[in-house]
Amino acid sequence: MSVTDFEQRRNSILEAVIEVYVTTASPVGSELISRKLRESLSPATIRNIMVELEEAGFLEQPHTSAGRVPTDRGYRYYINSLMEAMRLSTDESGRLGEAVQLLQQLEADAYFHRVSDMLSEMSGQAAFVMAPTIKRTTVKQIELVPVSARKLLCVLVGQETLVVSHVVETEEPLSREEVAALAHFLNAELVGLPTQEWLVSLERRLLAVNDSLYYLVKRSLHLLQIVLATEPEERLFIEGIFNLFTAPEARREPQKVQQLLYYLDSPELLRELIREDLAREGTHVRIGQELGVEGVDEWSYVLSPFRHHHAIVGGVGVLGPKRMDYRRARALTEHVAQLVSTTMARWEAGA
Amino acid sequence: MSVTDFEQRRNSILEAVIEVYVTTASPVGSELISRKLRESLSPATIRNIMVELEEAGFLEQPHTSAGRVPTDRGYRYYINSLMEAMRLSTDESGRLGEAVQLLQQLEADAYFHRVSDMLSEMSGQAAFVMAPTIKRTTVKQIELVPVSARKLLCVLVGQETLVVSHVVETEEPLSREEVAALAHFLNAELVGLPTQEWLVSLERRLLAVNDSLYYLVKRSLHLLQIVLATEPEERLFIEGIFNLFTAPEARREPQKVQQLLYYLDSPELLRELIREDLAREGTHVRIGQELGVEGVDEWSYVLSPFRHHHAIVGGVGVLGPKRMDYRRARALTEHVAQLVSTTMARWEAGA
DNA sequence: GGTTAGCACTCTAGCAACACGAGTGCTAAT
DNA sequence: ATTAGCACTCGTGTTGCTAGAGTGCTAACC
Repeated sequence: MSVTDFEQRRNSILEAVIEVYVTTASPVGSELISRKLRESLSPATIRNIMVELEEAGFLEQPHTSAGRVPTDRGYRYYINSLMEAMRLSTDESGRLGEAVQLLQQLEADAYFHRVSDMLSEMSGQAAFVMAPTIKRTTVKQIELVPVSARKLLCVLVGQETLVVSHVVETEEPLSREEVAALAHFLNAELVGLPTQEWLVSLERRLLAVNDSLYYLVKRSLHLLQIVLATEPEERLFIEGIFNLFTAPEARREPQKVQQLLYYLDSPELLRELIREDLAREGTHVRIGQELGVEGVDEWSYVLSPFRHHHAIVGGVGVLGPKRMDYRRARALTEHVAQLVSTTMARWEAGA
Repeated sequence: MSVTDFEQRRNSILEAVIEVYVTTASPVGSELISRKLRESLSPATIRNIMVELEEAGFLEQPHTSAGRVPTDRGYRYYINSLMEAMRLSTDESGRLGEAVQLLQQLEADAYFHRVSDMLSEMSGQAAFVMAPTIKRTTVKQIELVPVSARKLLCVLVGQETLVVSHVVETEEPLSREEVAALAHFLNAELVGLPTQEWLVSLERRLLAVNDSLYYLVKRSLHLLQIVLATEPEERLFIEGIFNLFTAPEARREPQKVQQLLYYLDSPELLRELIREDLAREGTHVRIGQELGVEGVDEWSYVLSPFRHHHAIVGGVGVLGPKRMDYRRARALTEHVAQLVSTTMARWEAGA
């Protein structure tokens, strides 16, 4: 028997262990695997291979007389090398498509919220959507509305039905004409430029400007600094937290859920991880400790990016117990991400 | 011994039982109460009175040889009749005041969110804020911005830094002049009128209008119907859910937490209760089954309304186990509600 | 008559002892 | 290389027991 045959056998047994464990949530014994592989190998042989897998760090035993459970490393190997893509049933993908079709009439925030809801429901896990804000897209129009002597409502109309408005107190009172001039300047100068570059561009401008424009640039800077400061880079919609309780491990160890919820209570850390993942192409999976928080090691997420103009602008994810159906989760997030990408394009075309 | 003396003694024992139970979370025996009342009555006497309290439905025994636990009815009587007002320490109320002072520079949504956060932290429970939207206040200004041939950005500038914007597709393309005329009409007609009455008022107008205005009114109706339809009556910010896990009863019976979270996952029911409570003056307490959901009977909330122009426009609340420190919770919600009321006034003055 | 000491009673929490069963690792036979 | 057989390990669930907390009742007390 060649080396690759060995490899292959080890792999298929690891795969079988994971797949059984995912559905049963209790340690998997050699006999179960033997039966699952249609008796092609006896339990004793399976046990020998399991020892190898344990030595390689892919499996572990909760205690001597228990079956085996995948380690984080086992899941990782399974996901990277063994797991095949799964197609959603035409029924499911049809329903998803129709649902998203309906949702895209909503405003951006409500849309992302509901998409998150939907993903949570379809996966039976918690779900999240990392949605772009005005800071990640370009602005189509800037409007200034005086609301009192020294207060301006600054409205940024973005792509994709995104609208951001903010009341800003100006440094000095501005006349109607001054406001109009300022609005004109902002539109001429900044529309089309990525929001990220606005401040840098204006600051550069400030150095090389003649007197007549100086105040315009100065005021623009002041205004936009305030507007952009309060606007986050992206919005995170987490839904279906309740589903985290339904897993058997949650019932066995409620503190684990508690720790996760504590973690989610201030979602900055999670945000940071997602941001990091979205910097690179493709679907990402974080397993157990890879979530990077002491004590939160029983959970995983699967995250797929969605795009606008081929650039990644956000992502959708499923968050559940480490012991989750990664195949299905990946199929779902990728499909939903695809649908969201389509929505982004349609929003732009429609607006 | 007079009847009222009896009454008084029963009351003070019920009060003692509740206060001890709130801190210890385990059934309270007669000896403990006797000691708490400084030995003025022996355990045996306390027991006799406890039997009366049990017959009256204020206390119950988990089992024969356990101490007593307050019933919902017991809590209700305690809250309505026995509980004295509590003042926050000057230290605490000072910190609260300063914190709110800082927060009121934020936009309305962020402000309410953070107030909810703060209340959760101070109470050690979950907290919520029911915040008014544009539908509950009056609008100071209406602005229309064309974003494409048939799309209008409709911006409603409300009191209290509330701004709502919505992109609406018009029934037919409108010229710049038509948009300007529409905006002028809307401002003249609706500013100052409670948002609630807008549609009714316009519909009445539509019947009795001459030809030149007909289309203006028609368009206004169409526009505002869409804008107001998507805007909820109020927003509910729930924070500090994590705290619901820290109570000992949560550890003993995790399903109880689960059921509550399931309930909160779709907060429509909770919203409805709060709405109902806010229709009447004063601080409201909902105890156990009074939350109105089968299976969710171990939790309570304390809710205090805040006002603008003397009208109740929202409320702040603390949500925790039935066995919570109602005195402190009430002191907190009332104080915070007061601070929020002040913020509302200041927002109006400042804008 | 209200109050209280004394006491028998009840029930739970916690612990030890035990049997059971699942699953293992090893050995020897194939 | 594979596998049947078997002794071994260890967690789970059951039973039986004890200690302790708190009760209700009765009879004595003020």
